[in-house]
Amino acid sequence: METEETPARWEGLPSWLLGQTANHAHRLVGDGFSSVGGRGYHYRLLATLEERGPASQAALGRRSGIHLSDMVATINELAERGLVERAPDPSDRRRNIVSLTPEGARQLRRLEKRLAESQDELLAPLSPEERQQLTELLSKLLVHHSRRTGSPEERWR
Amino acid sequence: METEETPARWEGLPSWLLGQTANHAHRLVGDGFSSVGGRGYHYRLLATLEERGPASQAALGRRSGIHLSDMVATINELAERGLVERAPDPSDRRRNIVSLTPEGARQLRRLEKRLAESQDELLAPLSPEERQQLTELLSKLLVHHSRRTGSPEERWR
DNA sequence: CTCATATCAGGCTTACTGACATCT
DNA sequence: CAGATGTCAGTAGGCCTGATATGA
Repeated sequence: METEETPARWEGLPSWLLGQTANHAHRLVGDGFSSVGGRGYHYRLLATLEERGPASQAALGRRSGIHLSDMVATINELAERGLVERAPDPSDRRRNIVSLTPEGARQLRRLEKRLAESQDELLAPLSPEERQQLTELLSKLLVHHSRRTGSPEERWR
Repeated sequence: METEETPARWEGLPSWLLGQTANHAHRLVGDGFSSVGGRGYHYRLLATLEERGPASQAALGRRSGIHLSDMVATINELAERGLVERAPDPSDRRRNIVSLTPEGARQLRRLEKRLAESQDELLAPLSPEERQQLTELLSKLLVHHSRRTGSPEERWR
């Protein structure tokens, strides 16, 4: 990026600070994941499978918050490496039932370890109280905006 | 996104909270900008021009933090609408000197108005003290991580 | 020769839109 | 018939890598 002296007028804006720190967080987490050959969607999908058991792709999408059209590619990637299995549902021929393999569970553990490390790295400069504060403030924002734009359910009925 | 009950294990992670709130912020700001036919890079470029005056694309990139290879497209977009002007530098034939037009200054004012509105909307659920807290915590994180990964200058020499 | 400048072509990730065939 | 499911193609924004041509 080779930024110059750059005391730009947008640098103090909350949205900018949020975006930049989220960027760093994203990079930290992403680097951790990719160091064991994964990415965010992999973690979310594997964790959902472990937590809630095998399910159709549509159900997995709802549970993990991953868009249906992204599920296809994500499952392809995981299935290629034997981390999940895709089997036809005998009771409903539209469906694939996706389930976690033992190797998938092992990969999930690796991903979680990296994830924990990156959280530590991210919060390194903050005291425990500050970490608590940050989490609360962000949650407050998130709750507010999820109720307004984040959950499409309210617009359905 | 049509999220289900989703009490997923990653929802409390700082990196997740940060990413989600940054997402909302990004959407708010982006919607504001696009409602007057702009986007983030446009604002940053126009603001930099107003603040520091005409300059070559390379200098503008350094000042605005926009990658050189993205500058071309950004300036094209702005120049097409007459918001900036691209003129050859007589003293250095490699350079284009980019400058703000009066119409560009007017567009900048529109963008800034939207930007201010989206900050308000973003921070709506927080008290003034909480807003201050959030800003400080994020700045602390940002300073820390910029010194470690954000400024490539230290890796140059 | 080396460096800076401008351009072009492309990648990446997360999120999302639309179309479609298939099946319930 | 409506509706759910899986698939494929494509977009957008911001950030980034690399290759190239030109001139300082």
